[in-house]
Amino acid sequence: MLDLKFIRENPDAVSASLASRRNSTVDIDAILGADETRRKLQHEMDQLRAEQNKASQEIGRLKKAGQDASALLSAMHDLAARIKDIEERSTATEAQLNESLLVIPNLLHPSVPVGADEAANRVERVVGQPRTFDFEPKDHVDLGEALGIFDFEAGAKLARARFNVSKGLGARLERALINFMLDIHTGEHGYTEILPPFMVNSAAMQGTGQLPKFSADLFKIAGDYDLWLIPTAEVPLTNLHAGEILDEKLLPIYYAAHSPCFRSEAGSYGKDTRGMLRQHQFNKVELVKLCKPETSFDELDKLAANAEVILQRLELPYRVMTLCSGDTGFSAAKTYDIEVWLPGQNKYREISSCSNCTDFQARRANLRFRRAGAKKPEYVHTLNGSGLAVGRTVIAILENYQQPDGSILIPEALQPYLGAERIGKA
RNA sequence: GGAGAGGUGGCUGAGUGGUCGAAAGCACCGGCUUGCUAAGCCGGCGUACUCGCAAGGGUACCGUGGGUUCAAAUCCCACCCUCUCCGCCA
Repeated sequence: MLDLKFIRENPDAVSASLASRRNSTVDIDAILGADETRRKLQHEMDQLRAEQNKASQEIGRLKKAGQDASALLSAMHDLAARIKDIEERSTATEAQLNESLLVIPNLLHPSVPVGADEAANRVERVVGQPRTFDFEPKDHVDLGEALGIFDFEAGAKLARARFNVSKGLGARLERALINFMLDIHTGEHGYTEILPPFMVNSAAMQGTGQLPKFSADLFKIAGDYDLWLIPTAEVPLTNLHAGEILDEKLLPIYYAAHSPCFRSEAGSYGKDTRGMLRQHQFNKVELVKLCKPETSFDELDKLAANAEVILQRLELPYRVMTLCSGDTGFSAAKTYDIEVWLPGQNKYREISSCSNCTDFQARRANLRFRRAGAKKPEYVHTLNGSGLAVGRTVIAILENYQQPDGSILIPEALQPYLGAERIGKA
């Protein structure tokens, strides 16, 4: 959520930033109009209430003294009706204003390239060399099915399309990667491991920005519950301190969690239908930071670097992109996508997305801190990034480490976790 | 699932219709005092919106949302949450 005061004072800058995003149709003037109406009503109501409070005290005094208060009482009866009327209008205007504010995306950072779609994303760095094959490399589906470690048909039978069953070393590979990633982030990068709920309520979803605008992307729990399956552990992690005023000394806070992620993938019918690149359920290790505003962009660089370490240890080639204005997500001011090389597709594909959401989520989640000696609390800045998407890491390992006989060599750093040097016949 | 208790400021906890944004204690901050540490005394100490150059003022908030009333932390209704006991269960 944007700061209404900031919109009021910088309407042009806000409009310009929003216009450079994809599909942004925000009527700033309507919002400012509603804001003015609300403030006028609010002010009027405050004054009438002041009058009412004064009179009510007088009534109390008269009654206590055994005197007649009926004249004042009937006057107050009318005043109460007027207040109620204004209150209803004020509440309605405020609700409408809030509704509008909740669907406005974050302001973009000046370093974000302006552009309509991913073609305008900026390459920050390319790390590692894609391997050259002296045979035709297969994709992870052919490799995995031949090895007997994936069963997409079973996934479809048990649930529906976009679900997979991993078996044997395939299942163990996911578990190994989760432990590998968490060990590095907690042991070397200073993150505190969290095991969060995999379902959250609407307030949490609103805090990080999934609701109210993107409910179609989520799975809602049926029945008399206000619960949704998390699309990422970012939601529980970022909301962990919602509503609190944190002591400055606690910042920055680094959290890491593994969770399954559930996404309806509405609107991506026909896209990435093959294999497990785009599933309704996938594992991810997520990194979240809460920090002071002045450090958040440094923290973003460090966050991306933390995610990159995983790819480096696994010796997988990748590149880092800064998403352009049209490609940057709703809550983010700036996003780096880390893309791993996939020989099966002959392309770089996203394996991590690291964003600085500045105070956007903090305002929604009412997530603040107080500086030593300061009177007013301030909103923290929140960041999140995948460290990494586990399913896609499995794909990358299979495709990059495949051998002519269809077996998969396991990156050295991961071997102790998997308890094997190779998947498939040696 | 059955029975009961309860949700008040950072914490403990008083307050059952009017002068309560809320006693008291603890914690915290400032000052004074005391030859150290400790203790004592005085003062301060929630959040948001709003008016004002400021000093300062106004309004709202006692789990959430409604209702009754001139007036609600206090009465009524619904919901959420926590705790205890019984049952069931990984």
